[in-house]
Amino acid sequence: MRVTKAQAEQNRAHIVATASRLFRERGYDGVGVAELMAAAGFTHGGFYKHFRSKADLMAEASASGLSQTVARTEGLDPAEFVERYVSREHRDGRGDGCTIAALGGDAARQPADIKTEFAAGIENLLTALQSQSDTPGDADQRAARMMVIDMLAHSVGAIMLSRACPDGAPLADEILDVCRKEILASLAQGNSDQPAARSPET
Amino acid sequence: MRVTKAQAEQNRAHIVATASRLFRERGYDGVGVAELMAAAGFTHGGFYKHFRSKADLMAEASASGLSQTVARTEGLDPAEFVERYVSREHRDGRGDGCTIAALGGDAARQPADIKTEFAAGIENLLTALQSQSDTPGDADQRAARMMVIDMLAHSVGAIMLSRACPDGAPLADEILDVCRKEILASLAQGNSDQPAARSPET
DNA sequence: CTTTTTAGATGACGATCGTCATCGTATTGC
DNA sequence: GCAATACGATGACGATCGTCATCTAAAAAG
Repeated sequence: MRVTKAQAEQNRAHIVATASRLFRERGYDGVGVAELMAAAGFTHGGFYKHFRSKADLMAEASASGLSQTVARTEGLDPAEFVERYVSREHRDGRGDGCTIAALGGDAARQPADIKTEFAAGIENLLTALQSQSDTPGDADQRAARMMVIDMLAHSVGAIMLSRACPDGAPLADEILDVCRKEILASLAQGNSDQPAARSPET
Repeated sequence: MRVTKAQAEQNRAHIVATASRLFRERGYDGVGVAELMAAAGFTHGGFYKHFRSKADLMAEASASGLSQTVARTEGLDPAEFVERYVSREHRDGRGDGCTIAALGGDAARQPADIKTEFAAGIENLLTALQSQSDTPGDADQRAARMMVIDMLAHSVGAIMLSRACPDGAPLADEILDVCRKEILASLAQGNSDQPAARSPET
């Protein structure tokens, strides 16, 4: 039963979106093609009319998820980003959360095309964050990039560490609370123009 | 062909060590029982004489890898730890590196017993790091714990982010270099007794 | 020494995996 | 309106998955 060209394109997008969520929840190896298509409301047959292989979909779903994270970050200053990122809500919502935090560990074991998507996604996220960092100068541009790189790694590490703990474990929440506080503190310190900073102890 | 009781115990330990390495390199789902036993020098048959299931071995291999990381960390002060942890050698040596960085993302999707092993491993690592942090007092004990939690999450995030980039990508090295410098700087700052710290710009 | 036990090898099981062949049907291009 | 096209459904393929049954021979128990 053939469908409209627009409908087919919409179905394809829906498959990618479903895959992006399922992969984040269960990992690339944790969900098969048949189950994935069923979750999107189809049978497994039509899969290869849309994608050349599962690896192809993995790359596309990763790119889609990374773009989503970048889009949601645009307009947020670093402190706002940290407040939302290093939170219990984000930790407990893998499927709807950051693709880097959910699949970064898996991406390291995947072929080059997927890692390339991740590097591009990270770069885009850095740009989005840096653009909301109030730094006009030229040497400040490099300092701002270093700051957002450091902050992103810090935030990603906090989420991954917290997620590796059993549900409800005190350590899981402790990691999140300690890291959020420290990251925000280092942001407040780094915001001043000179390294000799006053830290007004919010 | 039966073997000595001591030999069997040694074989079992060898299987666990092999599994710990292979899981770190390819993930829990990336290596099957048969391939794992072959890598250890056996056939798949004897597996269930040693372990009740693959999930059981996953938990045991995780605990083994985590203990190894803790053992290698004991005696290192936080700065020494960071120098070794946030390095290209560590990033490129998954199979021999930290289990938290290699499997932390996968552990989040595993049953509770594995996550419990990870939480215990993290706690032991925190204790080892905190014991080498020169802080005698009582309030300082809590501050030192917060410091090592933050430092560990920061370091883990740096490695995972760098590993998600393609081999040889400039961004991969940049992340490592920026984060190592920043983590060491925040250690130097946090070492002073009062939050109003002088930062001597090493 | 005899009997019992068990580590490990061999082989097979049902299930699931990614992928492909075939077909029907509804939408395109003419 | 007719012919060509292609989305999606159905079904099956070989391979691999975790697990178990059976067999063996040598170590442990008596």
